[in-house]
Amino acid sequence: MPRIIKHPEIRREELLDHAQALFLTHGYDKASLNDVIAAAGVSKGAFYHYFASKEALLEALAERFARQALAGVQKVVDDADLDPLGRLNALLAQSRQAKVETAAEAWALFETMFRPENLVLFHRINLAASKSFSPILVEIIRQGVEDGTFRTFDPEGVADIVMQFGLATHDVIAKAFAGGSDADMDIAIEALERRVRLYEIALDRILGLPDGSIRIGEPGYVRAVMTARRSNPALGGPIEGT
Amino acid sequence: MPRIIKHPEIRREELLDHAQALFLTHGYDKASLNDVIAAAGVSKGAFYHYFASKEALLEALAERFARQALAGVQKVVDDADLDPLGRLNALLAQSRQAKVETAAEAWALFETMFRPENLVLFHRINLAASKSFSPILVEIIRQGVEDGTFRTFDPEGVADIVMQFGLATHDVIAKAFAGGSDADMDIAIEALERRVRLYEIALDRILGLPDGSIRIGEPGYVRAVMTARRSNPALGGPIEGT
DNA sequence: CTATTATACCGACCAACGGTCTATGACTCA
DNA sequence: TGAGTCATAGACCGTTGGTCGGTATAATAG
Repeated sequence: MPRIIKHPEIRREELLDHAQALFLTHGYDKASLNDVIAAAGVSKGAFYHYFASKEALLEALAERFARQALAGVQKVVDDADLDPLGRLNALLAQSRQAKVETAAEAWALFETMFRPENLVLFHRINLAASKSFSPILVEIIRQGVEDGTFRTFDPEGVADIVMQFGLATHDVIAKAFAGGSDADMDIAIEALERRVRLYEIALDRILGLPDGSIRIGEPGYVRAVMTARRSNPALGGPIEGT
Repeated sequence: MPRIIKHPEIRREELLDHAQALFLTHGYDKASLNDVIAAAGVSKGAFYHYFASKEALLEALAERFARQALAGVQKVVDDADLDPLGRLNALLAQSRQAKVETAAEAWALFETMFRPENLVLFHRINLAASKSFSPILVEIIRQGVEDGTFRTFDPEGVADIVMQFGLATHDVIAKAFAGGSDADMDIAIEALERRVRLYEIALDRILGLPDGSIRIGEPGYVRAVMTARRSNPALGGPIEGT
């Protein structure tokens, strides 16, 4: 095989890209290292020059995901005009759609991300994301408590619950896929929509806010994302690139 | 090797027992099938006579865990004298200590269960447990709503949140281990204790109850469990038997 | 009391896996 | 130009989860 030398950063990103596609489509366990290096067109030696192990590759991938997610909400965090409630709402709404622009793209991400074989990958991303998001949330809640918008004796605890809720949709979504049939899907969508309302109210309460203050997402958003699958059945394949 | 024939049910339980010990001590991934069959004193052929794959073994183990946990709360569920709130509280308190009698035992379980390499096992158990517990919780909440004790528009959603909270201590506990030092441990214990109070209040609110109605666990329980480690350092080994 | 079938078990074997190692082509800089 | 470092290649290794043909024991039938 001819020896192709690329700029280390590019090579590393390429490895991450192909690993991402393969991990998402086949799952971390089932996608072998040989698959990854074959897809990336690289030798074993080259791979182990960049990553210490398959595990390390997963870790790096999770970190990249988290970095991207964080970048996606940075302008909300930096917006000095927002009060704590506004910032929290913006963050919740933003994180719901993350880096996803259209409902169709959202579907593709959901489809791949929430399949059971992606448990490990998903968990790593969550871990990495929590590490970046938690301090931000805590800071927002602290400010809110200081200026009297929020009321709570455990800002970190509330921040944890906020994150938990932000990610808890996972289970409901996963169940929607597990069901399979359109009828099951419909039921899951309704349940998810109701769940979001419930989360909003729960957050209102534990933050000492009047009902209706927290807005995680506008009604109908879930359905829009979910039904995008039918309008574009080609989605759900590997997610290439950054 | 001499051929030893046992009653199928016994052999199967033995395999599950040794798998449980090994999975908990080394993690599902790191404990190899050869380890399991060596510990159980059985050949490859024998193993595959009982389980279709390593994955199936994990599944069966998770189911057994869930079955045992369910049996542990059965008398609370069947207690006709309890009103919905009392039953819910009893269930929350019970599930917190599960099959564990002493704080020392609780530590051993926590120590093994919540180590990061047991993510997969833990998740499977959760899945299986949720499947058995959810209907029970929903039924209790439904009854509470009917007789006016609780107020909510989404009993299933509330049930989900209750389960979530019941298991959410996982993350905080995991962080306690991740830290390692005694100081970190102390901080984690304080955080966990505060978190429990927060959960109680949150559940009060989303169930439309006055504050102080929900009692997940008495104050100090977390510390009692956590500090049991120092008083009995021998703990943390494999958990043998049923 | 055999003959036959079904069940529980054994262990050699296999492809594929993650990971290691040595070799070497390709740049860098003096 | 030559020494040294970096990026790559690919043969190789022990172990893994899993398969397979065979065998001893138990259950059943004639």
